[in-house]
Amino acid sequence: MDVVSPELNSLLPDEIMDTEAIVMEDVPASQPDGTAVQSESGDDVPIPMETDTPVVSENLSFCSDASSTEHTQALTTSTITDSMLSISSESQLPLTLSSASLSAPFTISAANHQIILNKVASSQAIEAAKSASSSTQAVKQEGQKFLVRTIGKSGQPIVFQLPSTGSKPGVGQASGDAKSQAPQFKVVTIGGRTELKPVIGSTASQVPTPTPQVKTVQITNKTQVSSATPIKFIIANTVNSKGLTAQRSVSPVIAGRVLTQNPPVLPPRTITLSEPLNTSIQSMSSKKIAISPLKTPTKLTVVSVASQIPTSTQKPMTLPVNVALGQQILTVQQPTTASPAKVVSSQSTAQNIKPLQSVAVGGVSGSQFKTIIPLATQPNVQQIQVPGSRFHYVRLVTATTGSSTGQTSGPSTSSIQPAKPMVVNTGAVRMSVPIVQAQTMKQVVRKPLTSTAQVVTTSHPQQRLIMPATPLPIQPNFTNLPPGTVFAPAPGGGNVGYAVVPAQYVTQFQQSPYVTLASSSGFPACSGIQSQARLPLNGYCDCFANGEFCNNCNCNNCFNNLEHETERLKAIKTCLDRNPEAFKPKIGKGKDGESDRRHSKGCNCKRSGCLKNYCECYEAKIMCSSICKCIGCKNFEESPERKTLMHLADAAEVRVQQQTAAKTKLSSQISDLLMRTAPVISSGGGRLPYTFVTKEVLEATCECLIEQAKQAELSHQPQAQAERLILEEFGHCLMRIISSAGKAKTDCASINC
DNA sequence: GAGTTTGAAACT
DNA sequence: CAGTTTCAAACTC
Repeated sequence: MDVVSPELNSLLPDEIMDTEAIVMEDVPASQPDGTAVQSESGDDVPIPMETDTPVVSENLSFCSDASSTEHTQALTTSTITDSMLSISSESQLPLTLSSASLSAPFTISAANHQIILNKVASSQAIEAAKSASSSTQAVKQEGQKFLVRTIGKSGQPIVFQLPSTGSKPGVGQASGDAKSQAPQFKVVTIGGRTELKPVIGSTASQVPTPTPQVKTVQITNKTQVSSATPIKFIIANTVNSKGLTAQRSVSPVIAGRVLTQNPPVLPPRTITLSEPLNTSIQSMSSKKIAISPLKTPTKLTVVSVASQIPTSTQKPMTLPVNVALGQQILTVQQPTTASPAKVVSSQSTAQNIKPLQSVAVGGVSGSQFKTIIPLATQPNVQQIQVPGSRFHYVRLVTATTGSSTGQTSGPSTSSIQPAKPMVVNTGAVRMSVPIVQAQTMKQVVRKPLTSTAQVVTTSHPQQRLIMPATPLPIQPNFTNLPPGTVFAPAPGGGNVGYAVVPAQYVTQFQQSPYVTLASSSGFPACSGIQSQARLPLNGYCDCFANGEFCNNCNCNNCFNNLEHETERLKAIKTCLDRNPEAFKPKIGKGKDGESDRRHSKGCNCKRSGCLKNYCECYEAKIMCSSICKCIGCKNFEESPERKTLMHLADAAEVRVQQQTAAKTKLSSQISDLLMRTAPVISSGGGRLPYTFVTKEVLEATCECLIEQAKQAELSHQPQAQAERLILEEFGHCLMRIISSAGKAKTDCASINC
């Protein structure tokens, strides 16, 4: 285990350091007993080792397989696979993170594929827990708060055991006191949708309590960073509860996203976890255990563990869940009953969190196409803006009742009407789009709310959802009018539905007789649907891969168009089943707020040295990164080859610009001079071309030749080549003179005639 | 413009 | 997960 100096801290990637994170890399599977970690910690970490905490009230352990139950009482289910973050009452003390500010040291231990973080709860926390002994404090655990994120492999559940709230002060809660309240667990699955099994707490497993609180939080994870890094955990923040009183304002809230809860007993609940911002909290923010995200999967690095400031001025931190989650579309299951899991509402910091709602963006692949958008009170025609997306997204709001309802003035009685697509003037593009095919339209009703937008319903039992190929996380901005859109509530739809329509559909809707596409611009006309004989809907088609319809491209027998929506959606689903990241842009920002772009997967070049456009990184004009698997990469900052290439490219570009400018200038001069000689032509007539070579023309020609000579010299051309270029330029000059003379003579002749 | 090279994605 | 195949774009001549 390496201890990184605070100076080095600043050099580490922001992904790790900016959250004052505790980053734990995976525990190698080859550690059946965890001795490797123990020995490392014991040998290298100059951290005060905690060896006298036989009774641990709050433990946090990482387990890498189900066998961890042998060593960790907290995990009693054998179905929990892969790595787990759990709490153990068993004291395993190879590593302790302790500091002056923490009266309750943390212990990191590893046994049987586990790294266990043990923490003794402070008496304050216990008191807080006692004072807040409500049975509904599922999440409100003043004792300890773990905010976890990961950049690691998917499918790795993390199990949290929160402190027993009913423990006796001053006594280790792990004593198995049957009278203590049930421990509370959160099972966090990061990445993937692994089945979460009930987790039985160690301290409660002996005597079942009436209100066992077991929570599961499933986090769809970002893609794994590297195949060589099976598991990477980053504990973004671990907050000690010392100094806490029974304040209810410190419930943990993970801002923003996530999450599907699958408690084995209770109905699904939404857990909103947020950053504890109570300034009285003594946190471990200055302690950082970082595991390198680079290609050292087994190396555990402890970063800046020592210097902790025992003050209460802890800087609030924001858990960058969105960073860890990347562009994953998450599912939120709204609570169906009053649940203790919703304690977060009392969180003071949670006030800033907008209410969320689960939105089905498409019906193709279930929850993958759900996203979270803020609750909107806007009318039923709304724009969804996706930053960076080329799509124009719109929002469909279904009717509030099962039948088509009319406006506030009453439902429309028309049984058959042509669709009345809403026309939105977007400035450059003015268009209207029906949601359904013309043949299916039966009614045009108005939204039963106050919206002025017309909506279209169909005879379909279900709303026809047109979804983009790109399952981007939609972060709508409802403040602006949509750049082009129309929407229809689905009859019978009880909930708000959304249809997301790529802008490309607009062009294809031109074929519908009901489409009124008052386009003035921007969108190219559809070249027509091509005949089909097969389904070129695969990753080879860039249009399809980009989530676009084919338009004006050279594909044959194309099915990537609106006429083959069924096939297309099927293909999209297939692709997404195969690779959920299939339609995500390859080049994205490395991190929130960062301007640097990075390839989402990294390139895999072998022979190009990543210095040709074969390389996706080079093509995107970005450096290769640690996630690239390229061989012989030369596309890095200090690469001399790359620098040379850049210099050459720059020089070539400058040269082209110079040449273009010079030629333009000289050509203009020559033309201008020739025009000055026109009176001579008209007066004398019949002059030979050479007579047009006046002094001015001669000077301009010489400048042109000199410029050519300079260019040849700059490009280090051999003398013979330089001479050739000069002569060629001279020839060009002569041709211009002759051409101008001929034109002048012709004009003169025409005038004379 | 034809042929070759290359690497991503699909496939096994 | 690794090896193979397919494909289209990049590249070369």
